[in-house]
Amino acid sequence: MAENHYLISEASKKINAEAHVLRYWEEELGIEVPRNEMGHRYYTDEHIQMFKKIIELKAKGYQLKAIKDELTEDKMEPKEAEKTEVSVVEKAQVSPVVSSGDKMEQFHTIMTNIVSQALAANNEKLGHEVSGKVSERVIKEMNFIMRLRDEKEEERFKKLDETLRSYQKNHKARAEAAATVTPVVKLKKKKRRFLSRKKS
DNA sequence: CTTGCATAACCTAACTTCGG
DNA sequence: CCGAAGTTAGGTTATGCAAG
Repeated sequence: MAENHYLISEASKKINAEAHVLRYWEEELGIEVPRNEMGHRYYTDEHIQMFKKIIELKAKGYQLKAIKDELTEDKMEPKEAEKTEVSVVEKAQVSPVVSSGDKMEQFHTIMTNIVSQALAANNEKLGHEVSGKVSERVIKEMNFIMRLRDEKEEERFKKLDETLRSYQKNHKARAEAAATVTPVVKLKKKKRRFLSRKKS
């Protein structure tokens, strides 16, 4: 199965969000988006999944900062997910509204403790939920494996790019004997834009 | 084959809106 | 008033197509 690469327009359609929003999230959430030779962003299926998660969290009322924290934790080693159930629950308690402030942090800690105790007391009741968490972990493991595969894939693309570029260089050498043409073309383009702006 | 033109898609940076 | 979350503006680049 070949890894899919999506341009920003395709990705935005896939997740039903505007392209500028994706760029905004990229900037705000510190998402690393690789670029192609043209400098255009390209997204993988992993990015799509991440964006879907972001949308989901936003729908729950999370602020971008909280979402960022959540994503950062997800990026940790998969083994990290093998902590106790309580820690998994704690993860889910990232405040949807508040992202800073000592008092709120204290409140958050207290609330986390209360919830943890309640969970311990009602462990049996939560059996089905726990299984949900487990499957969540499986997904995280899958994501990690996918990411490793992506990286390999990306490396392959880079090598391919290099090969293409050196090939093009060799062939351009000749073509660029007449290369003085290129700046001329650019000047012509500029002139065209100038004229079209003048018209409007 | 080359040129000219229109259009689509992309980019960054500045700006606006809105809730607390 | 301020920060978060978007939106808009202005410019560049790629691509497709018709005409010379």
